[in-house]
This record gives sequence, C-alpha cells and structure tokens, in this order.
Amino acid sequence: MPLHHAVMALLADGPSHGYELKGRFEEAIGPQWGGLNIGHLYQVLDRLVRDGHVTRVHVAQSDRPDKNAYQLTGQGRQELREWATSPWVRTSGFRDELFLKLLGAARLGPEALAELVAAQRETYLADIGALTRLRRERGQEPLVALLIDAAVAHTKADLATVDSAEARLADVAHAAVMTGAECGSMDGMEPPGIPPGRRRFPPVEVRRQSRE
Amino acid sequence: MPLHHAVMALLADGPSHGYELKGRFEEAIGPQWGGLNIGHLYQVLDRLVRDGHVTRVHVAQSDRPDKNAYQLTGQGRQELREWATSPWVRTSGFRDELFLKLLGAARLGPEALAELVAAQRETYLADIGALTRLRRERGQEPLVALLIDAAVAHTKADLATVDSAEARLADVAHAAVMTGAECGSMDGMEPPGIPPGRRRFPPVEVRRQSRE
DNA sequence: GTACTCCTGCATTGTCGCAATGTAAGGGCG
DNA sequence: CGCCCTTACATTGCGACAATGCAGGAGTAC
Repeated sequence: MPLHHAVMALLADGPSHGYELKGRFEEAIGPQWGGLNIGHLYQVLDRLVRDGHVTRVHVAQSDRPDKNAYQLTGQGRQELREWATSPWVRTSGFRDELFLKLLGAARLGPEALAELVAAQRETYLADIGALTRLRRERGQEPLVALLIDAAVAHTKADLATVDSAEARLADVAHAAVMTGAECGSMDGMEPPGIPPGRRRFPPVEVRRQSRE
Repeated sequence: MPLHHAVMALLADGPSHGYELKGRFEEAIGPQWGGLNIGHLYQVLDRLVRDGHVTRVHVAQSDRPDKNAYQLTGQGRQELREWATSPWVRTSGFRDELFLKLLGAARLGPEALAELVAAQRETYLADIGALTRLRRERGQEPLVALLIDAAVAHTKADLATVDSAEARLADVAHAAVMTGAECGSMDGMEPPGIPPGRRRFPPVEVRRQSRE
C-alpha cells in the first residue's frame, strides 16, 4: 500500500526521523496493521525527499548515533491535504486471494472445494478471535478501535462468503471433475502440439468489455 | 496479488499460451477483478517455468505468429492442489488505504475528516451501484456471482465504517487542530536542530509489544 | 504498404522483507 | 581499569515480486 502519504500525515505533527516514525506509525495505526518494515520506511522517505514533499536534515548527536530529520515541505503539506480529503477510489478491481483460491479449488473438484472452505472458515474464526482480543487491549484509542472493528466486519463478510461458497459452486466443481481437470498423469513427455481434445475454451474469443 | 497459482489453476484444464490465458482468466474470474496485465502474466509464466511448475513448448504456426504453449507439470499440479485446498492466512495484517486516509484526515482536523467521509461515502455507493449492474449482466456464472456478492459485502462493510468514523473520531480530529497540525507556514528555511517546541512525541518511547 | 491483430518480451517503478552495518550506553568481571 | 557482551538506536543495501507500459516481430486483411 502507498505508505508515503501516511508518513506525511505523521510528519504533519512535526519533524521526525526514520526510527521514530516507525514508532509513531505503529502507535497511531494500531497492532492490526502489522509491523511496519523499517527498510521500507527509509525507501519511502527517500522517495518523498526526491519528490520534494519532504526535506532531510542531518543532525549530529553526541550521545547517540547521528540521525536524519525529515520535515514536511509546503508542497508536501498540500499534497497531504489533497490525498487525505479525497476518497480512495478502487483502481484495480476487487482483488482477493480468496477469490483465486475458490477458482482453483472449484476447478479441482468438490472435495477440494470442501477442504478449502472448511480450512478457510477456521482461519477466519481464529482471526476474529485475535481481533476481539486486540480490541480489548487497545480499544481505548478511537482510531485503533475503529480500524479493528472494520477488520472484524471484513472478516465476517468473508466468513459469510465462504459459508455460501460450497453450495453455490457445487455445479462448477462437479463439472470440473468431468472435463478432465482431475485426470492426473501426463507429467513429463506429452510432446508439443497441444492435444486438441478436451479443452473447454477452443480459440476462446477474448471479449473486451468497455471497462478500463 | 500472487497470480501464479491462479494461472496454474487455469492450466489444469489443459495447456495454453499467454494471450489465451488472459482470456480464460477474465472469463473465469469475472469483470469485478479488473483487467489482467499481459506483461505481468508473462513474468508469472517465466517464473513458473523457472520453478518447474510449468513447461514451455514453442509451437510454430503457419497462419499466425508462433506462440509458446505452457503446460502444467506433475510438480505444478501437486503445488496447485496444496495451494488451492489450504486456507489463505493473512500474513501482513489488515491493510487498507482507507485506514491511512482516516489517520491522515483525522490529524488534519474535523473539516478534513468530514470531507473525506462524505467523498468516500459517495465512492462506495457508486461502487455498489456498478457492482449491482455487473451482477445483472454476469450473474449467471456462479463463481462470478459469488465474487461480486463478496465485493458488495465488503463495500457495505466499508460504508458502515466511514459512516461511523466521523462521530467516533471527533475527539481525535479536534485534538489535532489544537496541537499545531494545522498551523501552516514553516515551509522553506527553518534550519536544522528540530524545533523542540510543539511536538506531541518528545522522545516517543517506542513500545514494542509482544506480537510478531 | 499500411493498418491491424496476435503474441511476446523488456524496462521501469513501487512494495516489502531481511540482513548487515555502525554507534553508543549499560552491565558484569578479573 | 580494560575487556566483552548485550541492548537500543539509526541507517543502508540487496533482492524478490507486483504491476504497468512500451516496443516490436510476425502475419492478415485491405
């Protein structure tokens, strides 16, 4: 995710340096985000300097290793304001690895689908449990509480999706078995030419719809 | 997102080549995913070949430009099965750009937050409308219908989040204004040293909690 | 021949994580 | 005191993958 705007948001409170910014970020956004990688952060800071959103000032310290202080520029402040007040518009569709797994499992047959659904269900329940625990620990900060609630809502929606998936995809999964997705072998040899039999999409007719 | 497993899932139906795989993918996963970049796809195929999940066979054609056919190997088939039947476990926390925007807007003050919330609300409503339309057009395929429903559910959850955000973050936003996040100027000069006044996080005491 | 589709590859940018480096403060110990 | 070890602080570099875009060959249709 584009971290650089969030870094600018933190810098709006006053200059800071890489190591401290990591602390500020994790303090502000809460534990459900997951740790912020420090190497990534410095790359982001480099880019912000390069683009003129932030200036770097070297600060010598006697009692500690030197550090680089980063400060928001006027241009950066303006950029931040624009970003923070404009909505997030989905640029690349609804992409979720779960979707791909459902596609794969459905094509593998009903047993594979059932296995995925059951396992995924457990995972989501565990996630919700962990989030609930987090919420108890860090629920005082309003932003953190809000974000945790949002994460829980997402997970519950996902749970409902997988719960309905097995029934709704039963036909697909059953059809997949018949068309040869399951007939193993044919590992190594099978020389060129593409065996023309058993292919569901002959020349496939790529339909370009008017989106994008 | 890790596309390569999905490509393997498509190849489970039989060998294919890059351009056709793009068509198969968009056919199978539906329009809500968004277009698949062809360049990306070839990168993925290269990696699959490198890792032994897929073999490439050059196919000469008289009536068209030559093409490369890709075929799943036994190892690839096994890898596919493992991936498709194991749940997706969130590795990197709940990361949503909306969360970062809320953080940024809240720090900018109540007006910025209100602006973001209103705009985001409109965006989500428009998304839901577009998805509903899609659902009418492509709702026959069970997988596509399921994925669109999942996308709608997610968006509705997001909608609820932003709707509650303004009230729940009012205190944070108000506090932000007082602490100087809004006092403009200080663009260019302001030489080194980091003005020690007006900083909410003096040495900041990075608390490392026991996660990860 | 030129416009177009099919098909592929490369270059570039951004995201993300790990590992390595260097400085300095603090503690134990002969 | 001089030595070593650990911990905290602070930064940098490397490498993999994701994603987009552009260039271009090769054939077809006019």
